[in-house]
Amino acid sequence: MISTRGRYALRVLIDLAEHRNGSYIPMKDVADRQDISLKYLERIVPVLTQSGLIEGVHGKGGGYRLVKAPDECRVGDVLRLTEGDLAPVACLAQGAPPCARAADCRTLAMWQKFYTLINDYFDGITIADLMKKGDIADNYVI
Amino acid sequence: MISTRGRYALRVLIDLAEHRNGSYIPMKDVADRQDISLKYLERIVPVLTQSGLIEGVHGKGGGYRLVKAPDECRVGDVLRLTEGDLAPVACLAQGAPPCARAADCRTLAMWQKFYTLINDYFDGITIADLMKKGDIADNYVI
DNA sequence: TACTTACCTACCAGGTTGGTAGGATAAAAA
DNA sequence: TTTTTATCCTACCAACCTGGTAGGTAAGTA
Repeated sequence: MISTRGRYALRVLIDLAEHRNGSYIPMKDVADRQDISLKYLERIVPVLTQSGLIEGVHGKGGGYRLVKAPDECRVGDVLRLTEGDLAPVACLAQGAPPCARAADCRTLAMWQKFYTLINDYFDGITIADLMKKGDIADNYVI
Repeated sequence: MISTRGRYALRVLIDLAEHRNGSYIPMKDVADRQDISLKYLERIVPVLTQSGLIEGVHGKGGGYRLVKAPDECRVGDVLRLTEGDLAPVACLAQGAPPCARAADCRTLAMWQKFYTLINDYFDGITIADLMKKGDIADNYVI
């Protein structure tokens, strides 16, 4: 299940994309608009900065700004950054110890296909897709 | 992420399917073959019994037996029973309070599509598909 | 200097996960 | 009838995860 970390990160990026005008947007503004605790966002956002998705500047007039265009920012990247890994089972997560039963496992191929399905689905959606209003259900097709 | 509850339940069902001969199979045998704690399995299995997927009889000669044929037993049903819900986000889970932001939510449609994708994928696979040996990767296609 | 904003770390309550322990109950065999 | 076998049931537990809060520091602008 996707936790608030990933969901809030997406909302921040969508908010930054919808309000971008070249200058920097304070996270306080985003927190107010999205009705999310600023303090909590401050703990989620750094990973987006460190990965180069957004950039932040200190002081008055500072805030955050998207680095890439919204249509170059994939949902899959955001979720992998904030949720750590989208692996559906522990044995597929990166860094997991090799499973002794893998050679005989009846379910491994099912999980692997599902893993691919998850990544392909979210990599096929960008922040630009999520920005669009109206019937957004038709904006992206799997 | 799918927890051990769902994964062990699938392994139990596959084991019962692969060893079925009309009589009842003690869970101890399954636990030994699958190398899973019997006590832990005893806490996972009742939900499969109560839902009518398998039946158990007490006493000597007792054990568990599949009720339906393996090709009528869908992985999706097993996972929904053991994992509770396959909803990727809290707001889609059954029993979740209605979200005040739903009308304006930019991501709702994305989660709904993903939810459908998950259910369709696992409902398209049966225990019979998982039993097959060899290159099982080709047994089911999404 | 004063102010603003990003950035960093520690802490915490509540829930989930992955079990273990100890039995009660039912049915068949001795 | 006693014993054995097996399901079934409940309570407990340590470790971890989630969703925050609190309190500061660093950096940049007026």
